[in-house]
Amino acid sequence: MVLQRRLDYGFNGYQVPVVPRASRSARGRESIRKKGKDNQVRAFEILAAVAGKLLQERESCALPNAASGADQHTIIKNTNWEQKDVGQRRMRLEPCDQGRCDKNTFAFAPGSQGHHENNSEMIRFAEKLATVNGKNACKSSPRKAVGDYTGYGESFGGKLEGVVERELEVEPQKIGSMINGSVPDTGCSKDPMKLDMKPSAVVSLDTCVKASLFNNRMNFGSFSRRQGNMKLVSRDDDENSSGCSQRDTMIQAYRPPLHIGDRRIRKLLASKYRRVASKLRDGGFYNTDGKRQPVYRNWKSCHTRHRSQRISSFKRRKLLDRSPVAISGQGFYSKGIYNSSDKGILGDNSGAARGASSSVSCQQAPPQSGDYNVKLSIKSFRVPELFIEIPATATVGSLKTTVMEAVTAILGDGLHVGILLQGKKVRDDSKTLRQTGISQVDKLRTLGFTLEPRHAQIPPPLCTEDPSFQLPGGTPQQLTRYSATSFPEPGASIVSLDPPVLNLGNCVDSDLDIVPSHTGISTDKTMSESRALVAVPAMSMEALTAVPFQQKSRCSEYSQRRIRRPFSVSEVEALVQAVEKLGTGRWRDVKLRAFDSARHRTYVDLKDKWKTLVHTAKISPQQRRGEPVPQELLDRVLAAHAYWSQQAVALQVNAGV
DNA sequence: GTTAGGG
DNA sequence: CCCTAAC
Repeated sequence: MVLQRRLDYGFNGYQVPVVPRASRSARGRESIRKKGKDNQVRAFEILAAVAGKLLQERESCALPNAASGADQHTIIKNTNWEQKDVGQRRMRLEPCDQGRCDKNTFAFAPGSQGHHENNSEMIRFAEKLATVNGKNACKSSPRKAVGDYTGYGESFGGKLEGVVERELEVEPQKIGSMINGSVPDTGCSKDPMKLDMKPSAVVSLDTCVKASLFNNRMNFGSFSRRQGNMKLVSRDDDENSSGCSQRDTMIQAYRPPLHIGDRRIRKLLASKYRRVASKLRDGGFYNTDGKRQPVYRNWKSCHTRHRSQRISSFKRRKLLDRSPVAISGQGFYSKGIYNSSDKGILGDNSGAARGASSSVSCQQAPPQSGDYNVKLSIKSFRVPELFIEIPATATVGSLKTTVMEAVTAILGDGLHVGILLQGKKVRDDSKTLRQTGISQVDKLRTLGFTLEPRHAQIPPPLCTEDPSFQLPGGTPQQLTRYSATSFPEPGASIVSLDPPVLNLGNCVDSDLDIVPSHTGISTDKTMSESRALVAVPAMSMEALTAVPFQQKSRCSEYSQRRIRRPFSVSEVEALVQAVEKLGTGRWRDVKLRAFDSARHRTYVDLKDKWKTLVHTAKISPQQRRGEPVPQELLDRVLAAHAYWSQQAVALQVNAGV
């Protein structure tokens, strides 16, 4: 298996359109990129963000009656960082703001107090969070946060702390590995059962960031970890406007040159925006109701042709804000809920995983107990799928780094937790679980959590695309991509999973690009089995290049250039054939005729390709690059070009006469 | 929404 | 492949 690293175009900037066309060449392209942070630093941020968020939630949901809970023992089993709470000491709980508590989504009574022997560790941890995560991770003073959560050792804060602390202590370089699951499972996963009642947040490995809630009352608990399941998937999801597949939430990450690292990723992410903007402009998005949004009209009417880059960005953001799709891109959707008796996470979770970024299992005390506690376990938070392309000669270490880069790119901006119930986003943090229905068993099954960027909270949209691709020969074939239909209906394996919820998971992958997978990149069993794989004739290796995932929600300044997808010989042939018949200048017809099913090929693409083909045909073979096009085809190109050019001239002459 | 063409 | 102008 030799995977070529895709080298995308060199520039990702915007054109500054203020210069008159005549002097277009003078216009510069301004790269939009943020100063890149070191990957390691970002890894910390990610961890801190997750942990901080949980802490924050935890903090804000502390209840006064928490202290009344049964005495709980907090045991944090961790190879590197272990704390055992023998229950000898009990932290004094800080008075809780009842009002605030009631408002908090997570305001379930933690019940008992837990504590950690090593309080200083906790403080340190909290401080780290505050520092590393900066602004939001831990708004309250570190000490306070620690106090709160230590007070409720039972709730997720405790474990979370432990895990995160440990991870933060790890060498930065290791974080990547940890995230991709390569690090020895020394953490909480080692002894999941003991994690019960210990809050934990773990960014784990394989393509998922998992934070699980394990609890007896409402704890963020053990972190389930799946090993060795990193998905290296290729798929095409260029067009998402059509249909919607209920498949796994995944993000494909373009794999940037290692040395470029973070910066590269940011650039890629940046292009995403452009792409989304483009889509908005070109056709609009569908909202969650499947209705097309008249975005373009607004866009056009509001903005004239003179757009500066700044303005463009602003508009894009604005448009994106309206688009569920765009927003969703930012986040990591979690959804997938299923009533689990908690067995094999992987197996049982298959359903949830398919479109959910988080799977939740729930339990509930007997209804009769009016004051029961809600128990739920978030099995995992899925990070959108990553698509990685890396040379077979690359080292394992570089693979880890690559994955890390992808993950950090996704998680880079901090997260916050969103809650979905029956497909709807629960926005009112002030409501109690009971009021929102979260405490009801049946609804619990439709409860989902999402990890999303702090700034975006719009529900993800659904989207997918037609998996089939019409090859030049006219024979419909399926490119290696995930077929929407290849994924079992969510409902099939997920109990009580409401459609709306499912939609969440789709957002991310809806924007993915098609990528021939005949290289067997995918290691994900489920995925590979479910997807239709078709060998694409003459498909160049380049086509396999990593596909930047369309992260629906990305940091504002970023947008993504479309993936470069070299035309295969068969495509060229189809193009030539169509042009021979239809002539140049009728690209829409050419598209309809020969590439109707190739969603990633727009008529503009075809036009461009023809342009390059003509150029290619005119230059010497030595000067040509990329996959060689048969001379015969090039000859036809020249012939057709000459013919139609002549026709055009003739037409003009006739018209003139 | 298409087409043409520079980048 | 992007972007814009011009239709």
